[in-house]
Amino acid sequence: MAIDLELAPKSKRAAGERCCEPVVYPDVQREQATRMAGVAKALGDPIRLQLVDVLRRHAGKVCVCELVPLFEVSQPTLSHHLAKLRTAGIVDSERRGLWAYYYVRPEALRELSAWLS
Amino acid sequence: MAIDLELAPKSKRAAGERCCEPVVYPDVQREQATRMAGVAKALGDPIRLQLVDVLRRHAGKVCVCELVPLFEVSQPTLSHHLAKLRTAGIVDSERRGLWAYYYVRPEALRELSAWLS
DNA sequence: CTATTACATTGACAAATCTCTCTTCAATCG
DNA sequence: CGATTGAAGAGAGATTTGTCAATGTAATAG
Repeated sequence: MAIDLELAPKSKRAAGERCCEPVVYPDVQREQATRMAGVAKALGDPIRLQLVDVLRRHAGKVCVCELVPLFEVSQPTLSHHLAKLRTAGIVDSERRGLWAYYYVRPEALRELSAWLS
Repeated sequence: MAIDLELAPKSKRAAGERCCEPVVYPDVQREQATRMAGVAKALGDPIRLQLVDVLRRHAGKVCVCELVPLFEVSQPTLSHHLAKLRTAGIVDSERRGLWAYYYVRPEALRELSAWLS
């Protein structure tokens, strides 16, 4: 998966020569890398990672008001983190009356997970 | 893995009552979350993710001079990204003469990978 | 209708990021 | 030695991020 090119390990430099010849950049995989990096970036904050963890381990949907007391940040800050996860496609939410229930979209993590393992 | 607490889905609000009672925060898993978030954050850039991809798929060690032409950024910028990956523990490097060879430390990705799958 | 409650949005600000150019360092060649 | 080369470091600038207080919005209770 991802980039595909030959990179021969260097052993010796010929006198006066450049170390490496330019290599073609396989633009094909850039999209995929950008997509996965986006997911990784969204997970790149302890609070957001724990949010995803809680939501995943609860399989069902979890009310925001139950998430807020788990973290030592204000409610708007948590809302901001949830929005970030939503933008990244990792979670989605559903409003029921006053409450907003969040849940993980497992397929969003699949590509990164597969690449990592 | 990670956070451990009960979160009962809410269905109705009792008059005049708060939505949720405070819940104990299991500080135990914070370290782990921080660790994994650190790794995810380091992977949260398309260039760095592709760097890791190239290095992983080459199993061996890859010279920086072979990496630079793969990306449309300057050599110091790439060096900065490699340093970031090194700080996160994802890669390590080895100097041989003029060249610096980078390689992935697979164990650094293991925890996050396991959590994701 | 009015008050309250759950959640999101806005605006602000410090800190971190990503990128560059310029410079430095270390190793090799001649 | 002096010149050259691969790679890292030091600023600097623009953008993004994480956080909060204050406000806005929609729904429910009374």
